[in-house]
Amino acid sequence: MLKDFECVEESYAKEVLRQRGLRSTSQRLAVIHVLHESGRSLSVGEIHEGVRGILGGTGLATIYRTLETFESLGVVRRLHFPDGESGYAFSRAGHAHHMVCLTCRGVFDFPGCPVESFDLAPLERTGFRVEDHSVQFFGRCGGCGEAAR
Amino acid sequence: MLKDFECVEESYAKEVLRQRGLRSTSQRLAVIHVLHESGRSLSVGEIHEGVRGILGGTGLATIYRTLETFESLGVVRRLHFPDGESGYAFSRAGHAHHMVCLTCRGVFDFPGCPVESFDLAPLERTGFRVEDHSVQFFGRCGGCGEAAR
DNA sequence: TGGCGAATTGAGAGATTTTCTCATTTAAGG
DNA sequence: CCTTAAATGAGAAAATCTCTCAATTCGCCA
Repeated sequence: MLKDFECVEESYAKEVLRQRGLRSTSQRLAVIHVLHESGRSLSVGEIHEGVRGILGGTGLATIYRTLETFESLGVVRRLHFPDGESGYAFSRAGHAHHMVCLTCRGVFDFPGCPVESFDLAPLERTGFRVEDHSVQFFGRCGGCGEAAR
Repeated sequence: MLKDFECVEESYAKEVLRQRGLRSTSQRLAVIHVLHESGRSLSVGEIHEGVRGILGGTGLATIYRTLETFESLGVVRRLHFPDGESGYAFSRAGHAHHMVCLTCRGVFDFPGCPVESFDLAPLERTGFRVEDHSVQFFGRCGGCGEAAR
């Protein structure tokens, strides 16, 4: 059914699911499809709507369950905006940070990691042991920056 | 009434409120007091409880309104944890990043900013204009790191 | 110090978001 | 194909957040 829509992101998600012994259901693939196709981060409601557009009556609970699953697999990432809203975006597993457009909610990976070259020693001297970090840039993407003028 | 509890954080909050023409109500000061006293980030429910402990019947809506106000003033910051939970922490206005203990939810400022020495040029060459950023370190603070052993 | 006007609050209803349950469906290996 | 456990749908339930409006309180000014 989803054949026509199949994209590399879906194959990738399929593969990750398979490796973990989880099933590739049409609902799960549709979530990936919707997220990737939009090219931006989407709210739970938008994802639900998008998936219903492809599959018909998909339950909201399934969307929540799917997002939780994919987030734990590193395939999807939850982003929090300065205005308090939040959204989900497709994201290749592994270490990656994002630029987020405050106008269109577009999400873009960026190269490198500012923390890599940052000296954690003084920080850990306080007794704190760093296990993870998150970095996000907020701003306007090319298109939205233009439009603002 | 709050005289006994008054701390420099409260004076600071008072001052910020005054500058903006907002009132220093006992509820607002109590929120600051509770946040600062805990030394960690608190959920809305915890803050509500804490404030009720000081003032008695404070409405939940007031807590939400107060947090919103203080966040916009930069006096309080909302943090999102990897597990999806979120909490609010006292934070001096201005540019500051945090270390967050995943065990006790303690929040600590850290010196410096990893982004300062990061070259944004390649990133902005994509057309994206960076306006703001957020950096957080997650891990275990001294006390919780010990306890884990 | 007392009073006035506007900002703020309390209480609870209401809206929204998220979770849960369980019968039914479906993916995937044999 | 068949079987079986994983996953879903639907809606109830729980949790979270917002709104409204009368009552209260802060901060200014006489």
